[in-house]
Amino acid sequence: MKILLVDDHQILLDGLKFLLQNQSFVKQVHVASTVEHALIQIQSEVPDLIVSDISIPEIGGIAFAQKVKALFPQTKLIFLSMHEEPYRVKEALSTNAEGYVLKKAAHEELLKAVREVAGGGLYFSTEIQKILIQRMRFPEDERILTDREKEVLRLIFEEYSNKEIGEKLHISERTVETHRKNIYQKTKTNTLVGLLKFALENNLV
Amino acid sequence: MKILLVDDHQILLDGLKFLLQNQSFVKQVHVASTVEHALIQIQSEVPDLIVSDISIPEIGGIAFAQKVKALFPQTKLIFLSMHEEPYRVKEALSTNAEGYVLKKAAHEELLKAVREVAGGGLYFSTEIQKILIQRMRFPEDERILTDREKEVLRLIFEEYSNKEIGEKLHISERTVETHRKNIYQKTKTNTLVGLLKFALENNLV
DNA sequence: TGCCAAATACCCGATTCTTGGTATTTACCC
DNA sequence: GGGTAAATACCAAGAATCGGGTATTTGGCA
Repeated sequence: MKILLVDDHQILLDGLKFLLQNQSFVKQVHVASTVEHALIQIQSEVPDLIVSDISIPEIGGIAFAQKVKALFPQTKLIFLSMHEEPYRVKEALSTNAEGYVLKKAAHEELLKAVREVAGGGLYFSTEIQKILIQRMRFPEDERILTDREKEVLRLIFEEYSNKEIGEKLHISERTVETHRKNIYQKTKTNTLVGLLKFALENNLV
Repeated sequence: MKILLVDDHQILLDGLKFLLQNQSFVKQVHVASTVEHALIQIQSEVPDLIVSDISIPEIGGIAFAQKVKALFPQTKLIFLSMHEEPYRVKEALSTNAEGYVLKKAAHEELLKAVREVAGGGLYFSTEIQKILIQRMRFPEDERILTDREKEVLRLIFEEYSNKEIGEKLHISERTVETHRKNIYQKTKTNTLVGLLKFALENNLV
């Protein structure tokens, strides 16, 4: 089996490569610390399995995964991430990844995931499974902001006033106020700080 | 040489242990994924060198380092971190650490750092050295917030209004406004959002 | 003791945000 | 073609913040 590891932390990469190479069922392990490098690697030799970080600089692990899955649907994908916020998991799973392992897990868990996924199965850490179950039970959390509202939120985050946002989007300040109002309601926040925290936690900015 | 690795990402820990154990000059490698565990390890057998992450949950790598350095001044310390923000570097160096290596570096760099520090030297990644030089040239960036101002800042981020903050701190709303004004000036921000970003980047909240 | 930074406090006009409405126009789905 | 969500827009009053000030008290250090 040919595996490609993608993570911007070279040190982690080196250590993992070492670990995986010592496994009998692993034939080759390649590594890449940038998305560009990873894509070149993939072009020259398609891996059976990719183990990728989510928070890669620039393009990000999600976009990378989408690209790979689009080009090589047969390639398996496991996310290896330090993040366990629901919104990240949601994003990750939208790429049809076969697995999601937390970095805080022991390396044995990653090996287990690799074996499982290589065998055609799926593997998700306990914490991730809990999130999945939670979402199954409370799907109503899903109604998030509209695109326009997200746009307004982003501009708020870029430190523009309502008036400036209106000018930028070619809408009146009144409309901006309405969007802002709706955003507060949807996010159940009522202060700017609360809103900012929500936005950060939910990766909306 | 006895080395203790501290990081909340078990997978990184496993990989690094593997790497270090293959070095001839390394006798023992212990690992700990929590500060509590690390402290227990240290008590039972004092390591010659500790390689620690900075962003460890709960207590944090800085506080851990301070504790260790206070108890065992002869133990060397290298920070292994994904962070290269000046304020983090500043905090880290306040613990008298002997080294600071970025996680994005190759593992060879860590090995180099370990050898250098074990031999009584210091080792800092190029990026870190750049920050040191920058600070040498522009030391005036140092005047940060006073304790009181930090207190006010924290309450702002707990979503209290100026009036509420005044009540909490038993000072008038006017005084809160003054603090707030001074905070804006010192941080060179003039919107709440900018302030929030500053606070997050500088770990003030 | 004398100096200085920090913390305290107040003034106040201008600006911005908040929050309760209502209403029209688009765009898309069934 | 009718229904619905999204985006647009406006009103208006009250709350809060912003950004100029000035001034006193406190605590620590030289």
